[in-house]
This record gives sequence, structure tokens and C-alpha cells, in this order.
Amino acid sequence: MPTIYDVAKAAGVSPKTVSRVLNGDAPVGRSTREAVQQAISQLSYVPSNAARVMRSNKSGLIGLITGAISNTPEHADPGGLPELYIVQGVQEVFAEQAKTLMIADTGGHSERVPSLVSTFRQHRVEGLIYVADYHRKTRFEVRPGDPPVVLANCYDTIGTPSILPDDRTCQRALVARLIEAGHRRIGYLTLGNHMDATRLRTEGFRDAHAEAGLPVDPALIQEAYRDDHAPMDAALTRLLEMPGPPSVICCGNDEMAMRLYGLLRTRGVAVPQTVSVAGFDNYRAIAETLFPPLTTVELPYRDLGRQAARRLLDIIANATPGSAEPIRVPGPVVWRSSVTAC
Amino acid sequence: MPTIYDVAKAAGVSPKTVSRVLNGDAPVGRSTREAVQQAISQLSYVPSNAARVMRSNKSGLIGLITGAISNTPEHADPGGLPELYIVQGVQEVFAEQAKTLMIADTGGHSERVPSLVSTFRQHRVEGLIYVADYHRKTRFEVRPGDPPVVLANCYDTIGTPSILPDDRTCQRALVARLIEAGHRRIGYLTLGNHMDATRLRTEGFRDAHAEAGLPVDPALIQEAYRDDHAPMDAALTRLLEMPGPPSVICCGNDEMAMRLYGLLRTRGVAVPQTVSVAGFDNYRAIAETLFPPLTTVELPYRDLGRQAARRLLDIIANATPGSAEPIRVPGPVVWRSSVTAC
DNA sequence: CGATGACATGACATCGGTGTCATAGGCGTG
DNA sequence: CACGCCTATGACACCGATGTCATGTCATCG
Repeated sequence: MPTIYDVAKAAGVSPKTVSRVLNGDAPVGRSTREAVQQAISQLSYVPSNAARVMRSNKSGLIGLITGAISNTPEHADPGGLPELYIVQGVQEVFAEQAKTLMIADTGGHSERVPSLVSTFRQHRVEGLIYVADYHRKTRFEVRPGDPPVVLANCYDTIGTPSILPDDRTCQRALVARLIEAGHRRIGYLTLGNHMDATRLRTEGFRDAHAEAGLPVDPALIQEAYRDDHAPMDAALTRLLEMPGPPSVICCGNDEMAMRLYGLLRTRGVAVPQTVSVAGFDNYRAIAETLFPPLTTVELPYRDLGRQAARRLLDIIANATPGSAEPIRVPGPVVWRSSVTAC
Repeated sequence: MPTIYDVAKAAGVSPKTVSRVLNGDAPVGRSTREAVQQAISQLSYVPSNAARVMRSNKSGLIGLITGAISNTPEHADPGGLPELYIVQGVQEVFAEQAKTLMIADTGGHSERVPSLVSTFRQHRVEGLIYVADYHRKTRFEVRPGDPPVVLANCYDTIGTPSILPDDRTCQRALVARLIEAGHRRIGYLTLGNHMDATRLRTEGFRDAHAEAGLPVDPALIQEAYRDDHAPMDAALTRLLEMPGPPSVICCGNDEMAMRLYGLLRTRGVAVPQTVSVAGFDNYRAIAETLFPPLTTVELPYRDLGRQAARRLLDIIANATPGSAEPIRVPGPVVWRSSVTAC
């Protein structure tokens, strides 16, 4: 592996001059520069980042901790992909900034986090992004001397900068569109009540009703876990046998909507003619492949990742801790034919 | 950020002794070691990888190039996840070996690869894994001085070590099980013919028939692209209106199977009573959620990643280029209720 | 009792870049 | 012409680890 000295010798200049050509931080004579560049390509010289870091203490590295790689749909929420989209957005921003991303995976074991952080510190990362698998509260231990941290898809109670999906606004926007389409009785099969997302989305569900001056019938909101078939079937029965049954049913995610399609078909209920269906997540493999294609709403995970990255860059550049309030990122409603006007 | 000198001073020893405590490469007195360890934790000292790399020239880094992060299902095969599973397997092995994985993403632009490799070389990675989004031929430029490369999910014609999914064996195993279950007329709706996977799987399809002494009726094999609805419907019509219609239909992937469920239902054909259905990929969000749950076959992506990682470690350790023949990794048939005996 | 070797520790050079400072020409200006 | 100033370049130390070699202290053995 050639060094800067080899290049210097080949070009007949001092190592420092080679350094200047590489970094463009001081003027270099035209012919000298060309000689150096030729020597570099001839030797296929690549500078050692290690040596650079030692002197300048700027590693150009950003650490990212996630379970994305381990949290495949097999274990996690079918979404499963949120983390990935987030990582994608993060990657996008840092690629532009010539920062290199080191990705570490918890493998689903959060107790591994400290050791991952330690590895990152060894590499002198300039900042750290922690990505959660779903919208949740977390506690990310930061010790003095640790690089600055930004939380993505999670938050804590000690004011660590945080970027969150705006579940509430998304659900509100979706329901507002349903109301706009003429629906008045809107059913809602939610994810587990223990999830932050469920609470926020239910608030959004209520917001949309309030804005339209519609009452919310609590009986229309039913918790229906995804993994088990029975609770959802039972909840559906309750909805359909109500005095004023819903003309549209919102689901906690697209996978639930897919299951709902099956349940409704089994009962001979036509989608969307008799009952319209709406999902959540815009999980395209499902939403676009189902027949009829599924109206749903998309959480802006990619954008969330981008914003997290930009936030971190900002903190690194200005050494400011940033505001304590989480940034909430809204996403678009995706209108497809599983919902009719009514 | 404290250095080894700070620790040495705090513990009243020489830097070299601290180094010995850190690396355990030479005996250190009990009381000395304890003093050093206390100083380390008190200062929350983390050694600089950069300095270590400079001296020892062992970076402990492995580079991985993928489009996994960009290739979300939005753009790619619904599988989309293959790359992820592969990355997961790779990660798993390197985590055990205390190697740190640097993941770079092409963002779908293969022309970025050289610059990514250059970044990796700056960091003096000890090896490189290139992961493709689907089973394909590739050309990964390796220049002298580049670190050793292993290809995962792709191959080239110049003998770069390569790990591939065994599409042929997987499809053969699935069809063999169908034959075992009594099926004699087996339809096959394939993915696009331009794909290596399609060719290999079709061979596997024939292999299974040959082993069972069954003829293959070419009319039972129909290409049916996934993205467009019409070709599949047309292909299905041809299959069902044949003199001897199939009792089971294999699909190129699980998403096609999901679509096939819909098409069959529309025609009033019961699954699996009248026609059984089998998929490919074991895309669990679909295969487990469909009703009836889908019989399918799983490509061993995680295992593939693990093998790629181990292969690379082997090459690094022994400085051997390794054999030119790709390693093919088989996967299991996942039997669910979308196929009945017949 | 002196030689031998295991153990424990430190001094010092070194890895490959870059920051700092010095130096040598060239040129415009009063 | 002397001076200041800018451009282009080099000498040298330094960043923080670790490899090499040297040294000092005991315990053991013939």
C-alpha cells in the first residue's frame, strides 16, 4: 500500500505538497499539481484515513445504531421496514456530505448498545443516530465525552434531540379525507393499545371528527391485534352488527387491512361497495397488490431519516444541543380504490 | 478525549503497560492491572482505533456494498428483502469476530461503486462483500491493491468468490413435495424469462419431474410478469382451459401467489380444494397472512450472508483466493395449507 | 552461590498523514 | 532600489497507539 511519501518521491516534491494537492487547502503550482496527480493515479494511492484522523481528529464517520438489519418482518411489525427507510434517508444525506456511515446492529439485544457505542467511540465518530424499530420511548445512555446523539423514531424524557413520525396528523388527514368523501360512521380497528402510535393515531382520529363537527362513537373504535385472527373477527362482528354500522373501516396497518379483506369476503361483504377499507403504512407490496388497491397513509420514514441526519450535522457544526422538542414529520395520504364516496 | 498517556499518568505506569492491559498480550502484575483498569474507567478512556490501525495496519473493518437500503420494495422485487437478510447474516458473523462492518449503499447507482470502494480503501478495510439485489451476473471491478472481495447473490465470469442461492434445488424440492402429495399436473407461472432465477427454477421444476418419471407439459409453464395484472389473468385462463388442467399452480413468488388467490376467487375457484397454490420466497407478511396460508419455499438469504462472511474471513486469514466455483446454498420448503393432497 | 529464565516494566522508534513555521522567488509600489 | 506582500514549497514536529529491545527483580536449579 503506497504512502504519501511514495507519491512525493515519485512526483519529486515534498509530502506536504502532496497533502495540499489532496486537500486543496493551499495553492499549488499547476505543473506541480499535475505531476502529483499523475503519481497518485500511477501508484493508485489512497490516503490512510487513520493517519488523517490522528492528526486532525476529524474522522468523517457517523455511527448509526439500529435493529433494522435484524428486525426483519419475521420478528417485527410487518412494517419492519420503517427502520430501513429511515436508514436510507440518513444515508442519503451523509453521502452528499462525504461522511461515511458506520452501521451497527443490535441484533435485537438492546443490552449490546453500550458496546456498540464503545466501538463507535474507538472510531471517533462525530455523531450518533439511534433508530428505533417503532415509535417508542427509549432511554439512550449518554455519558460525558460521548458524541452528540439524535434519536430517530423514538424519544426520551431527558431532552435528547429527537425526530418522530407524526402519527396523529397522518391519521387525522386520512380520516378527514374519508369524511370529505361522505363517510360519517367510521370504524377503527387499532393496533395494540400499549403502543404510542395507537394512542396518537386515535387522537388524530378524534381530531378529524372534531374538526368536522362529528361525534365519535367509542364503540366504533376496537382494538384488534394483528397476529391473532380471532380478536379481529370478533371486533368485526361487533362493528357490523351495530345499529349504525360503519361505512368504512380504518385499520392499524396494511397487513390488518389485508386480513380484513379476507374476513369481509368470507362474510360476503363487498369491498368497497358495501364497506370501504383504509390501511396505514402504505406497505406497497400489500397496498398495491390487493384488489381493490388499498387507500392508506404513509409515514414519512425516509424524510424522517433525512431530517435526523441534518439535525445531527447541524449539532456537530454548531456544537449546539438543539431544542428539546421533538420534530414531528407528517406524511401523505395515498388514495386508492378501496374507499368509495358515500 | 483522554489518551493512553493520560491513563498511564493517572495509573502511574508507562503507556506501554496500559497497552498491555488493553490487549492482554503480555503479563501484567495484578495490582498494576487493577490500577490501570481503574484509571481507564475513571477517565472513561476509549482507545483510538486510528492510532492502532496506523501502527498495526489491522483496521478490523469490513466493507459491504449493497443497494439494500435504497432498494426498498417500492422499487425492487417484493422480496426486496433478500439483500437485508444477507446483510443480517453477514453482520451476525462479523459481530462474533469483533470486526466492524461499514455499509455503503449504492442508492441504485452502480456507477457509484468505485467511489465507495475508494472510501473503503481509505479506511483500509480488510475485505469487501458485494451484495446484489437479486440473483444476477455482475462485474465488480477489482484493481490490484484492492482488498479481497466476495460476491453475495451474484457472480461474475472471472472467478471472483461467490455465494449464490440455489434456486434450482429449491424449486425442485418444492415440486418434489407436490408430486409426493399426489399432484401430477403442475402449472407454473414464472417470473420474467430474462432472470437467472427463472431459468434455474425452471430447470429445478423439470428435475423434479424427471426424478419422478413424469413428463413435463410445456403448456403448463407460462411466463406471467408480476407487475401487470393482465398477463397473469391470461396465463391463468390458458391453464384452466387446458384439456388436463393443473391441480396445483406454482408461482414465481409469493406476491404473484397473492394475486393468484384473488384471480381464482374471482373465478369462483376454491383454494386449495379445486386448485392448490404454491409460492416462492416465503415472504412471511404475505405467506402467513393469506388465507389459506401459503405453501412456499424459502431462499436461504441469511445463511447465504453468513457463508459469504465466513468465506471472506477465510480468504483474509489464509490469503488464498479460494476456489472459483460459486457456493450454492439451498433452502427449505415451507409447507402450509394452500396445497392439499390429491 | 552464580547461572538461567520467567515475569514485569519502561524507553524509544515508528506508522502516515497534517499543522506550523520558515524560506525563496516574483512583483508592484513609493 | 528597498520594502512589503503574495505565491509556492519544504522542514519538522506531532497525533496516539504498539513493536522491539533493554532492564530489573525474583525464584529455581545444578
